[in-house]
Amino acid sequence: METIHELIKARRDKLQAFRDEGIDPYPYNFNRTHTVQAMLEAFEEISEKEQEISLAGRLVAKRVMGKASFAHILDETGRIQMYVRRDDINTEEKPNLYSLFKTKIDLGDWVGIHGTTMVTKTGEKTLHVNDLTLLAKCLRPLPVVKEEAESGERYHEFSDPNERYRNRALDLVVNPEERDAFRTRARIISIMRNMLDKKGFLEVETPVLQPLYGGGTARPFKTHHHQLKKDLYLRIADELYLKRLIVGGLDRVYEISKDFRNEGVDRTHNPEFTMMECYAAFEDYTFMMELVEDIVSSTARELHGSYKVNYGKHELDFTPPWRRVRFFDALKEVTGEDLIDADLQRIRDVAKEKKVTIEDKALKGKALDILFGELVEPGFTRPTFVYDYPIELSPLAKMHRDGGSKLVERFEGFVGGMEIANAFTELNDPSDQRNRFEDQAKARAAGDEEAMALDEEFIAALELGMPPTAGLGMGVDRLAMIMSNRTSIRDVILFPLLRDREES
RNA sequence: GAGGGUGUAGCUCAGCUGGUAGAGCAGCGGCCUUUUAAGCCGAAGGUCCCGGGUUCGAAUCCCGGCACCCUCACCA
Repeated sequence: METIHELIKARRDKLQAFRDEGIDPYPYNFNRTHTVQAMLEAFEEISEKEQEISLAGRLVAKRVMGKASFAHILDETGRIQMYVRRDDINTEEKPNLYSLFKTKIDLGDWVGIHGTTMVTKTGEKTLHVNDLTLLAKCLRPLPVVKEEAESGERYHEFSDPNERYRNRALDLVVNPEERDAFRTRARIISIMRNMLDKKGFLEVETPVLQPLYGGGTARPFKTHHHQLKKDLYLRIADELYLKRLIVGGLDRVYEISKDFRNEGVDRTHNPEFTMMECYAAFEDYTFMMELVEDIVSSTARELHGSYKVNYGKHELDFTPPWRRVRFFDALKEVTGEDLIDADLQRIRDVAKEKKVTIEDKALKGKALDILFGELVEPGFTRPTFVYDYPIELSPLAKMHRDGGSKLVERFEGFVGGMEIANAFTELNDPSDQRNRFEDQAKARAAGDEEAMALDEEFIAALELGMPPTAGLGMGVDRLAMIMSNRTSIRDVILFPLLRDREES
């Protein structure tokens, strides 16, 4: 009898009860004078003047004691207690208001309240209500979270992650601390944007729908334009378009945008995710290393007041300069072997010795990548730059100025075991770029499905001449995870991609 | 992808070696004009994730599936 449908029906009946009283349960506006935070900050002054103020929020606790009640409302800035007495709020115009409050207002309803301040005998700042307005009815039962005033210990939490991610609106109502991750995320983007603007970068927008995807190694999403009868891809990176702008003479550009990769979903990967990419003419990768340090450490300081940030069990210290280690030096530390001149067979031997399996079809670049990912990357909890990568792994990066033909000027930034930045001195020699694309074609022929496709139009743009340029990509979601101390990317993406709900 | 765990009322969970389903909160009725996890009394509320199997009998045991979580791997 008392199923979810019954609970909803009971609330609909209460909604009707307001209409029967001639009260519109969905009014058009409400004149709020204070947020909860503003009220608490000005509490002394409001109390002294016996000023009447108005608050609005969602009812999150209700304790009826006959002819008087206590309740709490929650607005965007916090929770506040309200005190309602029958003899205070019933008037000639609204003779039944207290009874409506007592029996027809439910947890979850939006209410506007009007009254004066008071302090209860336990010392809690409270609004002594003399008028109350229903602003919108909550027609579905709300999971009730109870919190002990002293200890802050919580009971009966709405904590099933699956339900939380599927019903984010409810999650944000019931678990208001989850809002903080999104505030942090917004702050990060704002800080990033301010810094780039100040440094003379121009914010631009490049196509999401692309005839040929590129700039990264990943499987794309494919779609179709009907009028043009043309297959299109959702971008996996912004890189090749942003470089065209450098060719065009926009010396410093950046874009903060969604990229889409048709790959695995786990706690650090969502198929659509937010990337910041920026390019600076006349600079090289050392410039970008400092820019990453600058952006991330400033973010830490502005959000946490310190370069030291707690992330899970670790304290991450973002004080510049970060640890820097060359790719092959990092490998050497773990394997005891300098593999910089090694051929594929020697790399395989070392892998075998370290019990790392490398599939038979892998070429040298892939083999190094697996070895590095297996043995070295897990150790990068504290902020670390790995730099000077093998050429096979980086088809868009410029050959190292003194590394012979084996290395490129590239670095990746790792924090908390995650890659958060990837940058290089950009390859701007069109014929070298063509060779690299051809090597990618060989890797693809050898079975590497993620190898890049040859983009003739991009090479044509390079042939117009691209000045020396540094480029950077930063994972905004992962930075948000670190700065908000969340271990799942789903906690910093409002509506993460989920499997279909099970039908039953 | 591999291993482990979980799935029972709107929410959080209990339910032993198989005997036919329980608590708290929310909701409903009643009492209560300074409570705060308010309290007290009363009555309700179930596709025990889904599908098979074993059994006289399955929430419980077995098999298969689905979802989520954790660890590891992969995917910059």
